[in-house]
Amino acid sequence: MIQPRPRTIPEATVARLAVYLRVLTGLADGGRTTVSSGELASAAGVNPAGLRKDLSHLGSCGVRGVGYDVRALRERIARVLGAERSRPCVLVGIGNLGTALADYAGFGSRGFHFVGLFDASPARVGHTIGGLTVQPMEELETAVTATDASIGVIATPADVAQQVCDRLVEAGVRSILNFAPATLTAPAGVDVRPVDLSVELQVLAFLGQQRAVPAAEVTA
Amino acid sequence: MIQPRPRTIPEATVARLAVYLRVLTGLADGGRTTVSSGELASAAGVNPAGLRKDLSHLGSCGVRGVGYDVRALRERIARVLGAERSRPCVLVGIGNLGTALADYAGFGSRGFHFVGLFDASPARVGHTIGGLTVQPMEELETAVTATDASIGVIATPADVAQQVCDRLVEAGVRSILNFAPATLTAPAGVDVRPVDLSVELQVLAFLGQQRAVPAAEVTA
DNA sequence: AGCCGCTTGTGAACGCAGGAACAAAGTCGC
DNA sequence: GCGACTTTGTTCCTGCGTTCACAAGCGGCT
Repeated sequence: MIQPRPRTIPEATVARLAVYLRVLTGLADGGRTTVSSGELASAAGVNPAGLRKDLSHLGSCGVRGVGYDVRALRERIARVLGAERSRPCVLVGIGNLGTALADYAGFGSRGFHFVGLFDASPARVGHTIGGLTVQPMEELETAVTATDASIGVIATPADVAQQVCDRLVEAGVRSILNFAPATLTAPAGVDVRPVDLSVELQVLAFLGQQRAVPAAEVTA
Repeated sequence: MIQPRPRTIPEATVARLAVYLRVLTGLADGGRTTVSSGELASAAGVNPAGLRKDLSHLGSCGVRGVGYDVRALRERIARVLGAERSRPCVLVGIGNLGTALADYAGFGSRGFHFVGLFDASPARVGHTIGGLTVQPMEELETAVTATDASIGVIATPADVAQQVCDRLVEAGVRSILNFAPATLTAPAGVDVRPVDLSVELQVLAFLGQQRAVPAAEVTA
């Protein structure tokens, strides 16, 4: 039994698949039944050829001369991304950003739901956000085990992010999304994905300044 | 007069430079005066050779046999990134996420400050967040012009993100950071950088599931 | 003063992502 | 029923990013 597909999808493609999924959901809600690669690519902001290549990674199911069936394609992408079944996540650090994340509707509609909110500050513990009650840090390990949460989100200050990371890993979490402005180290087998909002802004500012100053003084 | 440096820095390098800047600031606060590439790379979570190549893009200033001077390197990176002088930004959409962004201390310490907060909901207008008062959308254009804000941050619902984007561009904003789960289109000369929190989670979840299921059923 | 060890900076090779062009296939019109 | 058009899926190619490996340079020790 051979495996016709290489079974390995580039990370850049995965990120775009998530975008396609979002666009397709919007199209389905709008009543569309079929879409061409050109139209979908335009809506997702990518090159049509690249979109077709991305879709070919999941053994594509388009109809030549017609396009893609919106519902079928959406379901297939959701299955590949594992978004058909909602995944339990825990969120540590219920400050401003953590509160926003706990209340963010985008997660629930895209295959994720929080099963535990944790904060070290007694002032935060007991508050209810998005239907969940903030728990003290002491209950982190038992809650992770009880809910079988496989994904952890860190939104704590930078100076405690590594400790929180270690505790999550110890509790069995294998995937961590880190919003703290710190570089986390984790053992092999654990994915840590950093999302630094300041870095995004700095890259944006640099591109803008580079465009504004084609060949002028940077050395001055 | 030739220009010894290509004057063009890859985007991936710029993103890492921002991380190095953060690490260097931490080292400087800790009293360190010099750092080797290996140590800095370890703290930033990258390959030492790659770090040296990144630094070589800005005409590097390390001392062989010793390493890099922490303060000097920090200042040089800050200058290249344009982070020595704080840039004025406007923020549109003061929901949960917008509130968190307006209050996020990380921006202020990294060369950005908000000069205007805007929301379409009268219930939000008038509130004070991080020292600024939320203004109605009508005042967006005049405020952008008055403050000469060059960067706009969109944290609105997806269905109005494009309108907000158009108004920002019309008002003269050339760089936009988009947190709304929507693909924005802008004319040439305007940079739009999407930050989709759900996409980050979905990529993370996919990597985790791919690791958990080496070669099992995905087609089922 | 000379040697040794350490660290930087750069050059080359590898792998990957992105884009364009072409062949296959299916549908619509006549 | 047949031809032509539309759209997908694939293949090739170009460019970029990353990594490895080595030469050059500087400080410290004897």
